[in-house]
Amino acid sequence: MSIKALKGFKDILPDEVGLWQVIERKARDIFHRYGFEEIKVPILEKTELFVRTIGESTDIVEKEMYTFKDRNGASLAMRPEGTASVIRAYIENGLYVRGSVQRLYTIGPMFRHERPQKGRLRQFHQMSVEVLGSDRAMTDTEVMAMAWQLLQEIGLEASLEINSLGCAACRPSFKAKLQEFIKERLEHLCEDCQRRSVTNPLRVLDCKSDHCQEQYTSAPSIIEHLCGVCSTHFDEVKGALDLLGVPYTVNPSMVRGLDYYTRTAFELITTELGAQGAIGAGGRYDGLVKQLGGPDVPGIGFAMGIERLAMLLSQKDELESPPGLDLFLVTLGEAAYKKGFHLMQMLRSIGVRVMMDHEGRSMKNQMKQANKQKARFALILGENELENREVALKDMLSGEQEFVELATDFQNWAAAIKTKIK
RNA sequence: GUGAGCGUAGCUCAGUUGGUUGGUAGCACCGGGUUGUGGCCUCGGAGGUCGUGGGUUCAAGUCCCAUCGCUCACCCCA
Repeated sequence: MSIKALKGFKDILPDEVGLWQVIERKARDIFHRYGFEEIKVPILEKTELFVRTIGESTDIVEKEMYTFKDRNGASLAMRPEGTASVIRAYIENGLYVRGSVQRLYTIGPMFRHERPQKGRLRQFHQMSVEVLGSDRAMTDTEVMAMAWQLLQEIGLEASLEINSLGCAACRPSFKAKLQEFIKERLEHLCEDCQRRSVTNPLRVLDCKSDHCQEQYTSAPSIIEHLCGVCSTHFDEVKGALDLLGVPYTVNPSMVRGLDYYTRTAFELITTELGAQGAIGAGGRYDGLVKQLGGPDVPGIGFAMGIERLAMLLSQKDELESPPGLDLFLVTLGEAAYKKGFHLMQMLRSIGVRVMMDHEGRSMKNQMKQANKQKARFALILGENELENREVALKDMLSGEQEFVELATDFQNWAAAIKTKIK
């Protein structure tokens, strides 16, 4: 039995890589327009980093992380998300001295040991975007607007849902009030909600059971329990979204699965991916940097799942196919083959995409290869051409063919051909 | 961790109430039709331990059990 990839680990084959490149190129383009800089951080970190940021009792840390001991006995973890590593790097390298506000993004694989399903893999890829050092409402809005614009520009439809989770001042009292509310009707709730009422009470509000939702119609709303500062902040965020014309809905029952979030939380949701509708999500995390031993700076960020974007984009059939070769070099006979091989190298060194056949196949077969590789032109070099000191240049779209004189200087020859085909 | 569905060629799938040696299958691949010209067409070729193991039967791709794998959903999340 041949060895297969691990469950939930996928090869991204040549045919789909083009789509990924489109997404990543567009993302980088937009992030740079908003003044973000790329940072590359390790995939492996000390387990403790994620325990301290994501939260000890979250599902991610408790049952989904790839955690193991290395040869020295240190507990390591494959990163389940990007924010923790970026903040660690920010603190460790003192990036705050580059300026009080840092705008950073990173793109790469993340790992979570979950049961795979549509839009959910064990190794998946995210673009993770962070602003460190600003607690201004406009920053929140700008970050959301950027995420929104990215989806717009790659042609995807999604809805933006926002909420405020409050801060250290107002969340605990709301949490207590909600827990009291749940306690009163605990026996009417589903098993999941009964469990959540202890582990993560805010979570019950987005239970999918209609029966539970009926119970929650009269539940206290986080938005009505925000402290003055948080409430003002949330109003400013909404006002700025209105100003920019970014459509959104306020969803008071939306919460986040990671413990570090405060105030603004948001999700970009599609209905076209089955159960895994969140293609991007994020929020503010004002205490996190300090908690990790850094300066007391606020932060906000989001992550987008590249597989989910790619899946949505591949459902639309308006994909432009990636460009093929500029030229396919067809040769006949040993002398032409050798000369062609040399010419091919010259062409490549001046930037022409060119291939030839090394398997000694027939001319017909070589032409087929040219076609399959989507070559714009075929350059035919056979015994006749060698004798007449010329090459045949065939336009693969029109089928027209012309002869180009074969110069003795290969470099000039290659340059002449390049001007003919570009 | 829980539940459901599905495993026949590289991919997509036929395969009848169990009945000879598994399909004129489509796409892809290789070769010919063109002694030096692609796409379209046409002819041919190659490609399978029917996921694996057991069982029932005169006979199993087909029925039963187990196991592995995949998929979707719950949970959770990007």
